[in-house]
Amino acid sequence: MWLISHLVNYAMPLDPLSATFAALADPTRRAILARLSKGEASVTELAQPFEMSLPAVTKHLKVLERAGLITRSREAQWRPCRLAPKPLKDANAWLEHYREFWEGSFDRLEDYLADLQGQKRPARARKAPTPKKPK
Amino acid sequence: MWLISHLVNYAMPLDPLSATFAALADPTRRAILARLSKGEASVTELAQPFEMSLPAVTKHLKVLERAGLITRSREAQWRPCRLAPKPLKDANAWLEHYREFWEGSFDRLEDYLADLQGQKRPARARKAPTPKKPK
DNA sequence: CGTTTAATTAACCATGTGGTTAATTTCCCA
DNA sequence: TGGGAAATTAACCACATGGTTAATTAAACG
Repeated sequence: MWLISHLVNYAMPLDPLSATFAALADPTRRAILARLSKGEASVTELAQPFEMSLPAVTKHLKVLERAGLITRSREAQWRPCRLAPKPLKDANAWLEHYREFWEGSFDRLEDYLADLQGQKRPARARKAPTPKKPK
Repeated sequence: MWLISHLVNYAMPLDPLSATFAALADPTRRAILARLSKGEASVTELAQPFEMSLPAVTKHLKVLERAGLITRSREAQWRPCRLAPKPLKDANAWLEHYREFWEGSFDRLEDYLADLQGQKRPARARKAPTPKKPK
């Protein structure tokens, strides 16, 4: 029954966290954010350090805007962009859950936990001598 | 001369930070990481909570592995996965640069900086054929 | 041996992405 | 009133992604 999975997969907007991470997954867009952290800027200003065309920058800005990472206003024919902090805050909050994993002597926390769990061989290793669900 | 841009654009592996953010930009993969934070697991174990096929999970694991977010070993026919902390640490370090933007009374830091810069109209208004000074 | 279990590979599909050039919109101003 | 600057839209291209089903590899076991 592929109907439902297709309905679910296509045209589904990304959840906010996914949209944020996706927007951050491009060096041009990260550079744009870095520039905006120094103050608002117009599109041509933002495009200036890059070797790409204006439309390409416009597309990057759209991605950033959809992710809520920038807001845009109008000022005559300029569309100044500004950094918006909320998604960065949320992304940081998500990463914080894993802080213990990269910090200090807990770099090997996985080891520790795995050992705690005892042998528990990887997968569903229950011998299941009895007739298992055939499927 | 589109030759060079094509050479640059295509088949270029992502820089590590981009690969990490791209890998995090999917709820399934984030759920897999959350599961792995509780200890190593096999592919079928990881796939169990999801409604997708095994091959789909295998693909997600490949993305995570390429980003260095997981490591894999062999154990008979199982391929246990474990969380690897380094990329999470690096992603967090990148986000830290922006902490001031989402913290406390600095939520409006952009405002502050923009004001500091004075009028400095948005774009490269360096032409300035005549004293514009709008607004 | 053959069967079962674990997992990957292959082939396919629809859509998203990151770039291009060319055309178009929108606004200021002489 | 019309030119020019800022920016977006349109149409296109080459992959990448996230999913599917079917086939295949690899190891354990009876």
